Amino acid sequence: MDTRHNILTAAAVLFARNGYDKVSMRDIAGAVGIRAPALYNHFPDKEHLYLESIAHVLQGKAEALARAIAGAAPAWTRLERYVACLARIFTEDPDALRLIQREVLNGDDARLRTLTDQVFQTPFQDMLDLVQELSPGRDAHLLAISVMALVLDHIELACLRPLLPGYRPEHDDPEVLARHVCTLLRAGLVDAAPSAPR
Amino acid sequence: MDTRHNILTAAAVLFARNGYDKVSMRDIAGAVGIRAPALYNHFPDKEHLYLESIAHVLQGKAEALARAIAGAAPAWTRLERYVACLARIFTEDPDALRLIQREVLNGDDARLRTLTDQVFQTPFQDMLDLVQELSPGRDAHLLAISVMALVLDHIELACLRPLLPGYRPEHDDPEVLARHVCTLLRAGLVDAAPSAPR
DNA sequence: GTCTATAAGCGGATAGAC
DNA sequence: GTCTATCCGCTTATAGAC
Repeated sequence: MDTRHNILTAAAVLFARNGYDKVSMRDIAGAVGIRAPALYNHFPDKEHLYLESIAHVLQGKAEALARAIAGAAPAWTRLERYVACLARIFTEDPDALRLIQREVLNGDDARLRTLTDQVFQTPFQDMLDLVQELSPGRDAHLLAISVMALVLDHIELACLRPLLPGYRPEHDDPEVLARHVCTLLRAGLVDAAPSAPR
Repeated sequence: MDTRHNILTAAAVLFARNGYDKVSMRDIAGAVGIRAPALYNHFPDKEHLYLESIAHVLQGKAEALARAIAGAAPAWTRLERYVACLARIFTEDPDALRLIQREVLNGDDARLRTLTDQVFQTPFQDMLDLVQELSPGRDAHLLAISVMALVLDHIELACLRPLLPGYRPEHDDPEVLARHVCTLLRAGLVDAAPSAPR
């Protein structure tokens, strides 16, 4: 019965899958069962509706990550929990990841800064602290980006991977992904050393 | 003097930075110094122009990667060359990467398959063979995706990284990125082992 | 091959009745 | 709050002169 809430969730799905320009106010209204002008009773214009729908979807994702990394467990355990949580969140809600991708591609400086401050800042800082603890001598920024990239890029390529050689359906399982990423982070490409590196 | 070539390169830049819908035929024509209807002397419609501009930009990128990985050098050396080449190509031409990102986000199944067959297939297969040689017991598909992700996601986030803690300008240097990725692939997060994992 | 003029349609947004 | 009716600008694409 909360029309405003219905609009935001319906709009987020449409924007995530089709992009801002390919979704008309008529499309959004149709998905909620009303007419386009009624949308203007809830939002001043299309851009405000779009920005609020992003915030609506990303709400709570950052908190879930913060919980995963918190606590007094050893750093490696917290990293494993973080990676598993990240993989699970965006595998279960790929539209959220698509919205972020579109925003990174299209957002101007101001919007990227807002998104960073409201969503990315805290989880990234947590990851930064974690890798600094695990690997004090290395560049923490590069490492934190790499951890995010390993998890998120894999999910972002969900449409493409089935077309590439070696694909198997279990690659889409977030737990399989998380284990793979943690193994790679633990020991690199060659874990044991059957063919000695160098 | 080759109008068709000028159109394709100008259109690719516009499409990469603004997206398909935000670029009008007038915009493209304006960038080349002609009027919109003149475009239809060279391309049947906007979509054909778009698809040809992508192909025009991605032309040659796959070959460069193939050259980097070829030869009789040790597998690790070839991997290092591949990573360095990948980082260099897309740091120097970020518009090409943006076009790929947009295509992955928006492309339907048919277009993704075409793009895969014409551009991604060979470089990915090369990488697949390489990691299979380096790490026979592991899942080659997951590993190949991870290598790509480590390089490409870092470059894709060029707009966002300066807003995140720990950023330094040298992170945008493709050689710095390549060294970082290779170090990570060689030994994982913790190279020596000051705090024993587990 | 490029131009001007124009067709035909869709987009966001508003006015005003209910 | 939602509706119908409508405005107006911009878009792709075509027609036909040069």
